[in-house]
Parts: sequence; structure tokens; C-alpha cells
Amino acid sequence: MDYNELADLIFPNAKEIEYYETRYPERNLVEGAMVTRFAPSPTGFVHIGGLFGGIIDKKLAEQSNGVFILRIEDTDQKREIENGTAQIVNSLKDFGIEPDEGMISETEEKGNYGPYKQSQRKDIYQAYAKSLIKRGLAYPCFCTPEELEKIREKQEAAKIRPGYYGIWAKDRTLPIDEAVNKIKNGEKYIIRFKSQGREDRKIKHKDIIKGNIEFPENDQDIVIIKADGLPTYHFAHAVDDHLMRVTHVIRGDEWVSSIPLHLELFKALGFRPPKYAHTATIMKDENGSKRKISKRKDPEAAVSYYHEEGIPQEAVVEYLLNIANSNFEPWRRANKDADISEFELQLNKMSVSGAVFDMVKLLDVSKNVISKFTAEKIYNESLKWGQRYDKELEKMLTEDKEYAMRILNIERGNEKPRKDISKWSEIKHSIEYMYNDVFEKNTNYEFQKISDMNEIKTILKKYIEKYFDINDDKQTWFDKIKDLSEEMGYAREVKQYKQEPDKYKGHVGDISTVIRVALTGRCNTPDLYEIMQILGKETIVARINKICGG
RNA sequence: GGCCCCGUGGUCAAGCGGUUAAGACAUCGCCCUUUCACGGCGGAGACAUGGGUUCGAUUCCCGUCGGGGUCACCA
Repeated sequence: MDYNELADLIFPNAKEIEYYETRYPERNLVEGAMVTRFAPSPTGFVHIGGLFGGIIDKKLAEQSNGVFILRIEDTDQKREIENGTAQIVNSLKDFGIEPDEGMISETEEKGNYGPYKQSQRKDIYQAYAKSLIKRGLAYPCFCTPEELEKIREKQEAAKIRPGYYGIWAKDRTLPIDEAVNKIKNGEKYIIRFKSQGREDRKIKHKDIIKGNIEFPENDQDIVIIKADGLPTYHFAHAVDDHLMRVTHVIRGDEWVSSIPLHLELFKALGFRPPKYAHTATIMKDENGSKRKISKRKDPEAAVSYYHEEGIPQEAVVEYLLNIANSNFEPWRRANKDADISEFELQLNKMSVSGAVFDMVKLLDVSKNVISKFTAEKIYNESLKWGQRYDKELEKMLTEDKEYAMRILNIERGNEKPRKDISKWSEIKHSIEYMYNDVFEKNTNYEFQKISDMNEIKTILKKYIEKYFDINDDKQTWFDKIKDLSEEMGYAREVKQYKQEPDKYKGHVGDISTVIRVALTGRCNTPDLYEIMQILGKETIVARINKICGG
């Protein structure tokens, strides 16, 4: 018996690897084109860190005229969730990320280098595993989980490095005949890689982000094909990224410690390894200490969170780009209205250590992003959000679209647009007083300096009877408020009042505030003149009478 | 514990042997202003630590401390 026979016994139907090598040829791309891939497993919602990686993958491929692949790593069938792939595809789409190749729905894919779901590539992995067995670089291992556990316990007791390697890798030296017999007897087994590495030797590696790293060679005989016939991550990574002709692997830095293994795998398989870029983990601040942002504890770890909160996808992407490249902010300042696709991401400018996720900063970015939107876009986006998450808002926006648009257009579209909205979930609060049915429920007027109700009523009565005319232009309108102030014993100008405070009861600002509060219930609002123009004469009179009459 | 990575204001971060150690967010004050938001100006606030190397270290080397990652038939 020799390795060939053993290989044939284990994988009788596997094709020769040459078949796949010609089936998936080198890509014919322009010089410098990057082939990247985002390769999540369908185990739940997309993580903010995953989105981060996906954005980088997409951008790099796009700006180099390369290819961005979406591959699904569903080799762990226990953890897989229903419609996991569709969820990933849709989440990415929400953020404007669509693959050039790979999965485009739960079951559909595009591209010539597929299948793009690992569970459908079983034959490919087995062919390469077989080739390894033939060359004596992989072998069947019959150890049960219990045996493995015992080995581990021994190692721990002896305080030596745990794992399946060297003398601990007992099936590594199992005679071929014995292995064959065990297989024929129906004993369960998995396939392990036969490492040629030595722990006392060093390996050097240059990571695009982390720079030069040196570590001991891998000497672990890791499993490459599991009991269910599917590959482990490590093996699938080597086979897929080679066959899909991926040039740059961008992944989270939890993988750096696997580099010695991966490099050895590529070497054993005869593949040229890709370039690696290991991105720093996004962290979360918890009582002053940093930790990895977590699916369990942190709602903002799920990208669906941003959708639910109504933070526009552009803002999230922009914030993430901010974390990714420190030169993004200067770029943005110099190119205020440019589309982010024009920004050139540089891998070598990526941060080496993990950034703490800063929601306040995100909201600031978002505020600026929204301030550049047109009223139309704000209307459409917040309506979309409202339809899904807030029926009341939906009603406000749809019962009279033109009215809603006028509200949303207040102080917008000019040089210094309003920057008071950072997410759609804030919209309702900022417009609701413009709606009579909501306003009527308001009983709490936040009057400020002038709080004597008699004085307030007098001011309002005089205003409505003597000074109010809906047709006035802004200047006339304000001049009249000044006239009213004077008549009531308040200074026409704030400065006047500050110079001689004893001469006046207050100033024009106090009078305006009374009108503002009477009309909106709030002491802080956007431009009162615009609000009044939108409210209209009837509503204004009614709202003032509501106070004066009561 | 072994191995690997990281350590500049509260946060994100420029700087990479000689700088008054940028900038953004947050914070505080002032100005603008009928309120708020915007905008403008200004303040406070940092090179974890101990040794080297050097004429000179935030920058280079070593130790310490602190943080993170990883050690699965999970990815």
C-alpha cells in the first residue's frame, strides 16, 4: 500500500487538481488590479467590523479596476442560520456594497470562479486534499474528540504547548496499511495536514498593515477536512483564494496568528500566497477600558442598528472610512461635495491598533451628511424609515407631502444649511409642532424670561390685533415685532437693552420668544418667520387664541 | 501561561532623531444672532514608565507596566 492507494480509498471520485487549475485560470486584469473578497459566514447579522472590511475590499477593487468577490463561508453547518446569505447580501446592499462576483441572493451568484458558497465546493477541497495525501502531506486521523481532549489535558498538566503536533500527533506516523484497515472497518476519521514546520525556526512575514512580523513556524497538524467532508477555514482559505485568484486578503487581525499556518498551506499546495492586510479590530469603550465590540453586548455592533436608528448609510460609510484612513478627513474638507467613490483609500495608511467606536463622532458625521441632502431626499429617506419604524411620522409626512416638504426645507439648501438632524428618528420631534393634531395636545409651554401670563396675553393680543399680517416680508415682520416691543416697554435691540438694562423690561428677543413659544410650544426652533409662513394665518390666530382665550 | 501585535489629550489621530507636538469630535469661554442650529475666534487638555544609544529622543534599542488578539472537527 502506498499514499496513492490511500488517497484513492479516501477520495475515490476526486478529480485531478489540474482540472481546477485550468478551469479557474489566472485573471486577465490590468496591471495593479486588486482582487479582493469579503468572506463572511452566514451565522447572523453582519457585524460592524464586517462592514468595515467589506467597504475596504470593495473600494480597493473598485479603485484599481479589480474584482470584488462576495464569498460565503458556510462550512460550519451547525452555526448556519436560515437565509443567512440573503441577510448578508441585503445588509451590504443597504450600504451600497455590491459584489462584482459572488453571491447576489440566497441562492444566486454571478462570476466565472464559482461556486461562491463553500458548501458547494466540496469536490474541489477534496481534490486538493487528495493531492496532499498522495504526496504524504496529509493523512487520516482517527482520534476521537475524547482522545484529543485527553492529550490536551496531559499537555496542560505538563505545561507544554497544546495541540496536535510532533510526538502528540500519533496518527501522523500510523502505517498506511493500518490506516487503510481502519477505514475499511468503518472507523471515523478526519484529514489532517502533515506539517513540515518546526517551532524552533522563525518565519518572517510582511503584512501590508501591520508591517514586518516574525513568528515561529507552524508545526500543528491542523485538520483540513472535517468529519462531514467539508474543509476547515484554513484549508478553504488557501484553496479558494488561490482558485479565485484573489490578490489581496483583507481580514480582521484575529487572523494574524494563523499566518504561519496559512503560508505553510499555500506552500504545500504549491500556491503563490496572496498579500495580506490585517485590519485592526473596532473596539468599544466600557467604563474606561477597551474591549472588542461585541455582538452580544453592543447593539451598535449589528449593522441593522444603524438602519433602525435611521442613520443614513452614507454617514456610516463615511465614518468607517474615517477610521480606516486618517487622510479621509482632510480629503473631505477639501472636497466637500465629492462622492466618496472619489476618495482613494490607501492600505498603508490604515491604523495598526484598534479604534474605539465613537457614536458621538458618527452622529456628527451624519449631521453633516444630512445637511447636504435636499429636502426631497430627506423626505424620501425619512419616509422610508417612518414606514418601517414609526407610523406616526409616516402619517405626518404623507398626509400632505407639500406641507411636509416645506417644513423640511426650512433653512436648507443655502450656504449654511441647518445641521440639527443626525438621524431620521429625530425628525418627528423636530417637526411635530407643525401639525395641529399633535400641537393641540401640547399643554406645556416653555415660556422663558417673561412668565407672567397676563403680560404674555397682552403681548400676544396686541401682536395679533395690531401687528400681525401674514403677507409681510421678513423685514417688515420683524420691524413690527420691534414696534410691539417698544410699545410694551422692551428694547428694540438687544444691544440697547444691554447698555441700559434699567430702562427696559426686557428686549425684542423676549417678545419674540413669547410669540415663538405660543406658536410652537418650544423655546428653540428654526427661523420663526419661515415657520409662520408655513403655518398660515388661520393656525397662527388659533394658536394664539388658545392661550389668550384660556 | 506560550506566541504575536499595540501604547501621542476623553475619543479618532498627524508627526517617524532637533516641531511653540497638527487637525477632527467632545468639552469650556467669547463673538454673531429674535431662540436653537450653523459659522467665526479663543481656552483647557497628550507623547504609559524606567534604563540605554545620541550633542539631542515622542520618534531607535532593551526592560517594566498596561491593553488587545490567538492557541477547536468555529469562522
